[in-house]
Amino acid sequence: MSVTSPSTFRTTYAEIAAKAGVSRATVSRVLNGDERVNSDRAKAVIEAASKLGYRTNRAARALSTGRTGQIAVVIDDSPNVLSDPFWGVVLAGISRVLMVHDIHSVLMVSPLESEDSPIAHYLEGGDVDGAIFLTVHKEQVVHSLVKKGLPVVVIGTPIDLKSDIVYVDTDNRLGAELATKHLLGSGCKKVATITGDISAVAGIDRLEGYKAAHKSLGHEFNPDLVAYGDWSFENAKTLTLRLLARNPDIDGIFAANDTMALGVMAAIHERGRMVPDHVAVVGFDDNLMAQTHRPGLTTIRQDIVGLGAAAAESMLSILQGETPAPKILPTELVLRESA
Amino acid sequence: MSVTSPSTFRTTYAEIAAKAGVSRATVSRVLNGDERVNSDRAKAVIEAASKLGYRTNRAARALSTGRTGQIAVVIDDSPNVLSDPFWGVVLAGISRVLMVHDIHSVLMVSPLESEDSPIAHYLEGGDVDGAIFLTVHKEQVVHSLVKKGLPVVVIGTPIDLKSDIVYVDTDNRLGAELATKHLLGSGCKKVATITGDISAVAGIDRLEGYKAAHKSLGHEFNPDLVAYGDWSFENAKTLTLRLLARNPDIDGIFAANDTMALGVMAAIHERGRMVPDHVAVVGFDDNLMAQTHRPGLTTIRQDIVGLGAAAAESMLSILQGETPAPKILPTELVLRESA
DNA sequence: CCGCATCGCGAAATCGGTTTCACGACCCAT
DNA sequence: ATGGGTCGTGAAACCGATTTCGCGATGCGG
Repeated sequence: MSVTSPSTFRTTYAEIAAKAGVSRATVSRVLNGDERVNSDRAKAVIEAASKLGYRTNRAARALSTGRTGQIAVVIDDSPNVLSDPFWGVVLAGISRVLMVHDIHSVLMVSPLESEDSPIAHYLEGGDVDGAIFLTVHKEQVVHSLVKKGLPVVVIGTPIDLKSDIVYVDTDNRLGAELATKHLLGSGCKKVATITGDISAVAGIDRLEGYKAAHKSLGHEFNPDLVAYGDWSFENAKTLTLRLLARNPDIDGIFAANDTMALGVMAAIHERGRMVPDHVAVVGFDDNLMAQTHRPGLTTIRQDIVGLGAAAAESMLSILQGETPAPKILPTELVLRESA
Repeated sequence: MSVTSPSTFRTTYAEIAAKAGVSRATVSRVLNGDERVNSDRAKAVIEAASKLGYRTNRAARALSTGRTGQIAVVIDDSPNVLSDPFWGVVLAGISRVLMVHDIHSVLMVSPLESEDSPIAHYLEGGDVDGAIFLTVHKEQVVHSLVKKGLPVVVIGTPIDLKSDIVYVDTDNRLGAELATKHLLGSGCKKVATITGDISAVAGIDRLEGYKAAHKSLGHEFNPDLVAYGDWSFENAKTLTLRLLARNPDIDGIFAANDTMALGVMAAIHERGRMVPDHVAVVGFDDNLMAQTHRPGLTTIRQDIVGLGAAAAESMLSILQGETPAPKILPTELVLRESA
């Protein structure tokens, strides 16, 4: 058994059992809330356990029960995913909820390209009770894990909705509609949009919301006012310059996330125009930059901690044998100066 | 043993042993690289293992060896720590390095107030082989954990340097000196600073660097040009307004982080002055906002991923019985438009 | 008062690797 | 040839919690 960890002398059931004058089996029963134990003995066990400062050995329990009490949180680190503050907050939301249920989050930052990537193997290995995916790149891989019986929750709507993947997401469509309606409703005549990556459902849905707002307010949808972005600042800036060159009378722009909204504003200024006087801008996310930028960015706030918490709760529900329905979280318009 | 995880049928040493015609002990030896095994048998074992798709059961190993192969990464979630992209990136750095050594990162987002907070108990419980702290909460608590023999690495310099806590940090002092020298060196006559929270060593050191630059370039240090901030945007903005009111001839400001630098710039603009023409500004961190802001923020870049990686490596070193020296990572000046 | 179901509880098996221990084979020097 | 080593190997103990199994005791209906 090698060098026993220098300090940690864990007390075991055996010691508690001895001190309380019962068997280890009874200790286990008491500590796991089995009601059918004489209450005097139970009290003795509890007292002995607390006196000895007992901490349960998770490895031993895991070996015995087949459950580890651990959930993997998988983040694709492709370029710099974690540098987006969004994910950190989601992570906090997940961790907090799981912690309450005495479940630990094991962080795995690594691309999950193929079905036999090391991560995939690890997840199948049984050392976690389930996995929460923060960015779904290869939906196929996730699928195969689900088929193998691993409890899985995905944050973000899967492309293949017929799949039985459990997911949670923000109401991207309605949020985008809210944003666009705000622009149209506050007097803008010609509202353009910079979309996100429309190979992702979030990108598609935010574009759909933009269209829905036009339809619902009786504005005609003009494909010429749609520029297809990729969530990034630079790209959004370039696209906006192009958009403004072709349609100088644009007076409102909905950017599918805050980072792009900053790019949009940078472009507008570069053209010597003012926000919001000449062109109003609305973003999506409400991240830190939306608050610190001048002018303050009017944007759609999503409940990011809530997203993580919801994912964690869905996971708990799966672990109890249920099949939770997808959860879609509401959004909220945050008014600042840009629109 | 309750409901066996629906899918996962793990293969065990017993099966490998049977297939390879050896004992479980030998399987263990081979799979753990014990040289003293007949090479034919070894080959048979390896082949059998790979054919059966063997994955080691970490719980079983942990129970037997007393080592879990897991490191806790503890983040104080006081207000919104994780919403700072900084920590996400550090996390990625840690996780990547540990992963290579087949060690998992267990994320614990929770304040660690007292020595008997749940987290502290958990850390002592022996379910992780060590802990990396991302924000030093109560140094006292960390200390007591070290004393109890838990391998600990802290990111950020401890206040009590005499302590034997292993830590890694950015060279805050030199970075700040670099920033200030750049301002003084490019013609600024009166350079102020907004400090960070000077109850933290990072805050102190960045102020020290500011002073050192003045001294080294023969400028007199003027306490009137120091405003004590708290890393936040709003506060920095307020302080800057006050500073400019009292010293209208300030022509350069070093803000101890980027978020505050944005606050500084917001204040300067509010006073109707231009960056960098009237007042030049340098920040510290080089986060995403520094890049997306207009004008682009000249700032000090720290190697954030490197910080996480260094912490992980120190941890690995401790686990091997060594006592790694503190590591201080270098910084770099990133020139943009603000100075 | 008897038979049978129920209840509380402990002995022991179990989960899957790891490690000690001892045994037989083999080698070498005396 | 003989005593002392070394080497490879398997049997078995072990890590600590859980759970099955069965035993003795109690309770209840007839």
